[in-house]
Amino acid sequence: MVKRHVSLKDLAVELGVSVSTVSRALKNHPDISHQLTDKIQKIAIERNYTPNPLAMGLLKAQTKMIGVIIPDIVTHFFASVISGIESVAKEKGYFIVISSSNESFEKEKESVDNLLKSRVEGIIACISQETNDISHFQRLINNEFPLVFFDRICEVLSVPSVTVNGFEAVKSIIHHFKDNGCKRIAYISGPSHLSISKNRKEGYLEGLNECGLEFNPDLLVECNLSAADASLATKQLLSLDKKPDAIFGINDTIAFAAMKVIKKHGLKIPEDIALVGFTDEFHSTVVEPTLTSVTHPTFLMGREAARLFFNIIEKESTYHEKVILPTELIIRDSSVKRNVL
Amino acid sequence: MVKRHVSLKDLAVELGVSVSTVSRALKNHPDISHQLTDKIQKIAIERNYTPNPLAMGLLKAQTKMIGVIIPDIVTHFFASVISGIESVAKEKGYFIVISSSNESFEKEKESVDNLLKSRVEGIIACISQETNDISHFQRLINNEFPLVFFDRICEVLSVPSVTVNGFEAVKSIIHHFKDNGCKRIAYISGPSHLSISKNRKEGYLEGLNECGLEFNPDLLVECNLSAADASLATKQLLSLDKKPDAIFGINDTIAFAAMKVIKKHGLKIPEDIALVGFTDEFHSTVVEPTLTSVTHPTFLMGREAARLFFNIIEKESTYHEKVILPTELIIRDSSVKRNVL
DNA sequence: GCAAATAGCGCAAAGGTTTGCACAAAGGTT
DNA sequence: AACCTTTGTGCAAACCTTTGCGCTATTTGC
Repeated sequence: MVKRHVSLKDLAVELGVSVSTVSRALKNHPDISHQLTDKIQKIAIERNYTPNPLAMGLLKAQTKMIGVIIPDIVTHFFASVISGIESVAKEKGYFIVISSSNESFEKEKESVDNLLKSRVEGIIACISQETNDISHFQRLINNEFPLVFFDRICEVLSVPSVTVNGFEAVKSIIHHFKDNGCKRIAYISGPSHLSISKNRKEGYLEGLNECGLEFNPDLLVECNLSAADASLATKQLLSLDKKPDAIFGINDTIAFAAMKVIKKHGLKIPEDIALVGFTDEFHSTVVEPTLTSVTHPTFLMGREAARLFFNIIEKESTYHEKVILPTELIIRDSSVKRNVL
Repeated sequence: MVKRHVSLKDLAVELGVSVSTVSRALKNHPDISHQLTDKIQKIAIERNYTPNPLAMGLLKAQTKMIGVIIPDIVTHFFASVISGIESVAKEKGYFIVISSSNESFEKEKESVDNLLKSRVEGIIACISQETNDISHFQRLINNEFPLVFFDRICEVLSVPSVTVNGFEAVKSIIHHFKDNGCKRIAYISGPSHLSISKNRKEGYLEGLNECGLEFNPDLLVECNLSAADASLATKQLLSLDKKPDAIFGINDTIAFAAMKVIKKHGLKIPEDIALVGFTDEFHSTVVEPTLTSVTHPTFLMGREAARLFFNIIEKESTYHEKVILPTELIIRDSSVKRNVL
């Protein structure tokens, strides 16, 4: 089987010195003579010694692990955020343990339990769309366990978080629609209890208001963030007597699904219905027409979340920083009605 | 700061018994009286005791961690494989540590080092496209360190692996092209040293052969698996005096990139050029025309890789199982020339 | 009623590392 | 020559858990 890793003891025995001497020599402790230090360091490299993180963890009561809870890993958005988190974790000598909730409340609770059992030093999470009860996170907060939210957050909890300026972004989308002559602007939202849904809805309402458009409840539909459900929502919109002339999907997955349905109905994008998404997935540029969307600094979002995390565990700060990242509306073909311009 | 986790000692002190008694009681050891066992178990639950994995790891010399090296996490394919690996790891009480090589040879070597330092019990890897020198993996094998490859493998190394039947898949693509009247079938390949490139190239050649088509070196171009490079490769193909009437991209990312270029050149898909990809990304159905592609059982691939891994560490088997997963050609609009049918 | 068996619990070591303290030998001071 | 610093090293505890063995009462068998 696998060769055992060499330990300080192995080196100590080989050199006929004590374990503590080896330990000190490897950290250049002044107590150890230069000759002995050199000798020990040389042989340590030769034998390929690396400290055992388990022993260190036990001693220092730290595992150098960060738990990351996400709704779904198989997604450009979350994969990219993870990538961002990992990049700063790596810089700090930490590694991340990923646990997907699969958008399930139960699995999210399990994830928290499992990560706690694994003794991660903290958790960075994006709550599942099912999550309405937040007692499992409240528990962590009560124990002052390091916790950071990103994207979908719990507003009621006083926790560092990083989100995106959805309010402003959606407002600018509405203005963009209006500039293109749209008057009946629909919004396919996510579950209403989700922070991003609320936030973007407010932007939607305010945008309509600023554009002098009246809010029509028929044009605001909810879906559960799945493509299937988004298709249903789109069909519902298209079955209205007065069809919308613009649709904003809360994310690109929703917008892609809507696009398919619209095409299937024989309607033209953007001529009949202008379409805008959110999050700017890689494939926005490959669909036809190319999808207007809001760039979401996903990688940066991950890095910021990790930064907040290390703020907590390093500075032991109790200040709950809320980072709001900017977005940018990338205008492509799906929303530009040429006749208007 | 964070409340310390409660240990056996804490419970022992609280109850005035020894640590060993608590340890045994929690595992229902017959040596401990029923009353005491009950009392201990009750208070353990009350205090929310969970065993410290670090201490266990130290004792048992196992970390319950699997290292996973992938070229890029921000990809449907790899995210999905990871998801598969994680699902069986979770069943076994293991968790995975992900390290991306970013398709870089240097980073891949670093990843191996870091994972080794973290004392993962083994590594599941997909080699980077830059990787030609495999001494860092050879080292692991020499030490009988558990190692499993997936998708892109090292044929020269005797290691369990899980791949996809690229040879057969590509052959069927060529036949499909031929059935649609294509005669000049181009192949945009990946770096030639990669196992998947070689494998699929053989399928390409054999397919041409079976279809009575002659191999034309001009129609076989290589790219580095990036969209940008794929665009270049496509342009090269389109600049030929005798343009191809069909293009097969080694994966969907390549095919998407090719699609954009073809459209930009004012050529019609599939009428002028039929197009087929590989891996069946989620967005295959949303591009226009929808992309014919080969389904790649990514999740299963992850599960199989993990299964092979546990085979090694559990049964200590030295048999190097090579799993080859089946694929299926999903025919969509991008390759079906209506006039022929 | 005495020896032997048994039930029920604690001790200690092991796993790898760090670190305060003790200790030895060497050198320096008066 | 006796004492005090250094200088260099080792001991042992701590982190947490498991487990073989030893110990003490109690119970059993005769």
